[in-house]
Amino acid sequence: MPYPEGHKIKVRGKIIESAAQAFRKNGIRDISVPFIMKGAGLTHGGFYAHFNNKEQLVAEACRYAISDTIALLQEAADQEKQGPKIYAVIDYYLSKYHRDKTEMGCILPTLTGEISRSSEEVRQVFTRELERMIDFISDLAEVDKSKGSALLSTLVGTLVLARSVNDSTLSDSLLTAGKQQAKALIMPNMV
Amino acid sequence: MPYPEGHKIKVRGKIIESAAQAFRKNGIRDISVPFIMKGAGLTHGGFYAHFNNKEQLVAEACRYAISDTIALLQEAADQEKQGPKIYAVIDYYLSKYHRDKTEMGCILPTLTGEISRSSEEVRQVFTRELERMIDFISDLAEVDKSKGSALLSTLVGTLVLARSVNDSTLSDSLLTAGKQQAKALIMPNMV
DNA sequence: TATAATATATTACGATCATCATATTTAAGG
DNA sequence: CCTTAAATATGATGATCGTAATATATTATA
Repeated sequence: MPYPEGHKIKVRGKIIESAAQAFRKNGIRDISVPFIMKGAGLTHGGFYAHFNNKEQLVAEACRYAISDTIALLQEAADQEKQGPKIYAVIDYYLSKYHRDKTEMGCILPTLTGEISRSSEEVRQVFTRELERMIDFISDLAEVDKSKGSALLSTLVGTLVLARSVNDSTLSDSLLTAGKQQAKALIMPNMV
Repeated sequence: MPYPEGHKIKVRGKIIESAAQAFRKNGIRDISVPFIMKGAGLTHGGFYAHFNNKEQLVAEACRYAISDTIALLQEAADQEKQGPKIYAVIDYYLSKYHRDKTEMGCILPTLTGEISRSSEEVRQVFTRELERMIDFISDLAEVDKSKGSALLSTLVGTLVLARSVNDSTLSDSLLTAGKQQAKALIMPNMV
């Protein structure tokens, strides 16, 4: 057996990482297989030794990116020592940093449009990951899933709009309004 | 002068309509110029007699679709005779009908991902139209623009998530949670 | 009815894509 | 060191795209 133990699985992971980053920055359809492979330090030919087709990579990249985002939000929550942890998550999610660093951010505002038109496989993976996201948010905010999903909707919608607008003042004010609204949703009496 | 008066402008309108419908259903990148032209009853060659390029059509289609959506929401508001008009708008926006009929619906949940990566021209048009949408919502709900934009964010985010999920039960519950949250945002004491 | 300008159709070009077939490189085991 | 299977690279295929050049069809006017 040539190549060190676990070599291929590691390369596969690099392809997924490359894809997750590229998709979030420029969308699924606008990113080619050759481009993704170049991002992983490879040429395009070997792609089909790792995946059956592009759709399968999309599914894997979705799973990877959402897990990554949940971990990041968890980190933001852990760093909050005094106020409610969910506030720290809201502030991170609707920060200018997150708005501007799309290639490292949550896929929900970036890729949902394309995912809703993707294969069943992709939508299946996405649905399961979204449920995890809702659970995470609901638990952290200590609210039921209904409120938790409404909160997530507000976060996603705000970022979607803040990113597509051409006017930075308007974009900033969308973020501010979204943060205020998201916090009020959790603890109406504290805001 | 051949062809009846106003013929070209009418055809141009048909191309824009065809594009607005196709883009909302399948995204900008996945819809080709030939497909749009066929939808308008024409062949692809004549396209560049009407538009400089595809991007320009995207801008026009955005403008058209948002105006159309505002008119539709206005209609929903007008038909409400007893309750708050904004509630009728919320119920329409987060209805299963609107979720499922993407090709006739609001572009915000469908196209914002691609618009945020489009040309300055497109984003400029989009920004202006979004401001009109925020004004419309804020006026109807009788709240300031900050609350109005937060409401719109919630509506958009909810529809985005409800559309991309594979599980109809989850999708329905996202709509329900979004509606409840949107109404609470406007009149906290009434829900 | 003939003309001429305008609108549309046909055809073509170069680029890029997903995918696949084949060649080449790699390094573990003998 | 040599072999060999596994992993990657090279190159090709057929399809589709945006765009443009050119040909054809249309109809208001003369």
